[in-house]
Amino acid sequence: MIEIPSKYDPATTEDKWYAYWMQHKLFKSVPDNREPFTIVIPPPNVTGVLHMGHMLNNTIQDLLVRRARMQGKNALWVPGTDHASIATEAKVVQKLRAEGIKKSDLSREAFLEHAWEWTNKHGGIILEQLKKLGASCDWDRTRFTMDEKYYESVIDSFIDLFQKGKIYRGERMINWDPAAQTALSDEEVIHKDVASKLYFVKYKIKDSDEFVIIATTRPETILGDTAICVNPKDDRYKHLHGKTVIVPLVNREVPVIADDYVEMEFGTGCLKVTPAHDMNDFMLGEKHKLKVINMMNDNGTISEAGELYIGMDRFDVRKKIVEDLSAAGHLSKTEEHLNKVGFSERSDAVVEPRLSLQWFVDMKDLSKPALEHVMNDDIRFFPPKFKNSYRNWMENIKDWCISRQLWWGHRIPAWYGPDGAFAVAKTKEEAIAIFKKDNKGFRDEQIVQDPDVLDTWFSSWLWPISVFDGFYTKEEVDYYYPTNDLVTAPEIMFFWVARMIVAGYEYRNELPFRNVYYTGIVRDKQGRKMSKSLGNSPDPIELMKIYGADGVRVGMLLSSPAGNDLLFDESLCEQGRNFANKIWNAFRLVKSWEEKIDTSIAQPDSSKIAIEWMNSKFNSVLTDLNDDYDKFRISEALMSTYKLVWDDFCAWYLEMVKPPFGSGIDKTTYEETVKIFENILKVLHPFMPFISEEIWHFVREREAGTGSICIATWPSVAKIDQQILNQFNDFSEIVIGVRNIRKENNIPNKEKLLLQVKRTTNTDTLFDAAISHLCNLNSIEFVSEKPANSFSFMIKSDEFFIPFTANVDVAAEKSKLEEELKYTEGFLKAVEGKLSNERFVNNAPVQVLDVERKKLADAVSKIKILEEKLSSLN
RNA sequence: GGGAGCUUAGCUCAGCUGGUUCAGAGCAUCUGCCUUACAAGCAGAGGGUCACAGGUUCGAACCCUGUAGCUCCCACCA
Repeated sequence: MIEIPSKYDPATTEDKWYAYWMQHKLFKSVPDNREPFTIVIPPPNVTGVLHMGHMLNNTIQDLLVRRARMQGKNALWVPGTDHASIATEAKVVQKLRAEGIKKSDLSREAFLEHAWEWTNKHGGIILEQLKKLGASCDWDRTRFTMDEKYYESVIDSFIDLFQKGKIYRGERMINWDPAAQTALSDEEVIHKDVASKLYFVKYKIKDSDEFVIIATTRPETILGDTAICVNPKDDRYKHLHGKTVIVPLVNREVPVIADDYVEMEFGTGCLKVTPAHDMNDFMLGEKHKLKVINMMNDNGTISEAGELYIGMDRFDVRKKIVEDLSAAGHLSKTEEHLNKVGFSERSDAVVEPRLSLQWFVDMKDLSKPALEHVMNDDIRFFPPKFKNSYRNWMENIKDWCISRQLWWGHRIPAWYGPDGAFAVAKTKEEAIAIFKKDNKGFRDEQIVQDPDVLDTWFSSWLWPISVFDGFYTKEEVDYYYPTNDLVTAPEIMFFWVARMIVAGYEYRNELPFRNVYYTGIVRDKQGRKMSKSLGNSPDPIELMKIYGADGVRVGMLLSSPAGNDLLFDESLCEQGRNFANKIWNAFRLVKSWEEKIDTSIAQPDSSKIAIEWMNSKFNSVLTDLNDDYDKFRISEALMSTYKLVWDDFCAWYLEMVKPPFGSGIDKTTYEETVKIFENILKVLHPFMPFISEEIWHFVREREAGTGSICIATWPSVAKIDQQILNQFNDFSEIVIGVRNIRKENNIPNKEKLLLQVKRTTNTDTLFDAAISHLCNLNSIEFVSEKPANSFSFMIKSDEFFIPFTANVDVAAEKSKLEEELKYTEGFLKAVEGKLSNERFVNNAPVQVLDVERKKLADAVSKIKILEEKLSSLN
């Protein structure tokens, strides 16, 4: 026999099998006549590295696609990466800064060269890491959102939507990130509670000695005030309507307007209006035709229009202006105040609401089918509770600001003439042609392309279509689209999921995926989000080195129901590793029998029944397993599999068929055991691809490539013999009963025992052989009367006895029986009470009544037996 | 401010149609074992006012109402 170590070593197997899978192109998919099963990866940032969230997310995708592959579907998992416009650009800017290069010193072309260099250097690292966890992607199809074809599809969709009137250019209030110096969409703004101050500022009323006091959290915006506003119903200020006030420090004269937008209860009930720097003030400004003073530069410093503090940073000005207001006697008081401040998701800079000329997608009509098909479950969400927030968002959807003042990304295909006119077209030539039609004969050098790029999500919303070149070729996209499952985080439901659904209906008139599985957030043991700055995020690659990829996969999936956060603890991986080792040792045992096959040995009855039972058990678990998969109950599917292997197969089955020390094994039992083991390996494979493949090749010779477990057939549910399953339950209780007697009385396992049985039920006698085998019995004797002086226990109404051995504590035995008697009497009383309740008897269904009556009868007979036993002990 | 969800063993969570299998699982803990696959193991054991208070029902962890605590999402009170 070849020497097999007692500890499973993942390091020696994982790379070997991954290379094997790649070599035999087992993850490759081309359209054929099979049913397709498609998953597109949520593309990680091109320069990202694998973190625990990826580990969880991609393990689930791999699990789903591996099972589908085994089910004979044409399974395809498309990998790829996202250019992540703002995030990547920020990294490149940072890297250049470290080298002493400022972005503003570079030409667009030179900067993009650096960006591509960075992308090529770091891009794809994460894809290599995914291979370590066993991801069964079709790597030949790896896509990048800035691939040539993909780029083109993004541009074409922009042009298409523009031509349909769904994209427009307009001056709107947008969220401005002064650090990255770009516009942001509403979704890219994170609102956080910030302890700040509420400043009460005195504004002098013109031609009067009176002052009006206004509360503000942002005193620096005084520089942009063009009105003050009160509620028309507010008696305190009625006399001010139509008056003029003087803005402190800048001494600008501005009107007092009245609008019921103003809350009378907040602050002083008087609001200063800065239309250029606040969403609501902008709204008020439009309504009341106010002047707009844009007092801030792109980088958050004060502009010329601000008149004072020009060039100073907005936060420095806030401090300074408070001092100056105070010195000038304009500050009445200061209060502590908790308010919500918007931060940029990427740069964490405080976002400035700002009036700006940007490109928008009109979402009103586009969102309609996307809402409808989620609400009616054409697209199913797991867990379904997310439908609520989805609906909430969709019903209140706002137009989507898609232009970004960045260089890294898909450049907006709009061209401007010298007079400000623009044309949307793929190329400059086409733009010139469009201008010409409008009787604008611009020359080539007069026309410039829009310098801005598109929001990253404006490209990734096409992902399920564009990875198949769906904008240009029909064949592939028609076959693979719609995809089946999308596995992603709820955090990007609005950024990405919702918009993919929108794009799906807009461009394919069909859903992009049938099921969306939302994973939770991976947190540490204390429930904190894992982050680089906290240093509480383990490196998945390191974990896999310690526990094996299979171990970490199992660890991640053990406790992660859909939509629930995962409180990660390394002990979960340890459990995964231990499980792998358990499987490994089961394999070692079975393997050791290969050389012990003895054709002269007849198959023992205990093995016969073990095989019958194990097959039924397997099929019963398989039924549950399939159901769990269908409902995306991943951790439950894993737990069923775990118990199938550990409890049913290892603890019971293998013990039942294990030949006595030194004996051989009959051929049938060996062969059946291998078959069962193979089935178990198959259901293990999606969870633990490496160890299952390793053992798969050890238990039987396989053809190279086609013999891989990756493409072995997922077992179909066969016969489940419910009677055997029930009988097994009794059987296992008998075995446990005997073990308990041994243990409690210190009877060594080696000592053979006599088991006497007083039986009223019919049990397959094959199980008796198994009892003998497992309990190390001399024999089983059937008795009609209870023998004296014996240990005993009961299973249902059957009684089991083992004659007293030398040193027996009769008193202890007696008190045990008394305790059981007491319990049973109490139980009887409860059941009697139930059955004597007329209303229960009249209302409860027959089945429930029958059960209660049976309980009653069983309890009565059990009490009788216990009483008899007690008296016999005297 | 609006919406959603959660509260079951020390921890993480199941409990799907109110009733058989309803109080469960895994881990952890405790006890005993280096038994001829596995100490990364084996054999056992303990552990609960199902957040709280009412209600509906013959019957509630489950349905209803209220209370408390926690979480998430959305939203422009300066």
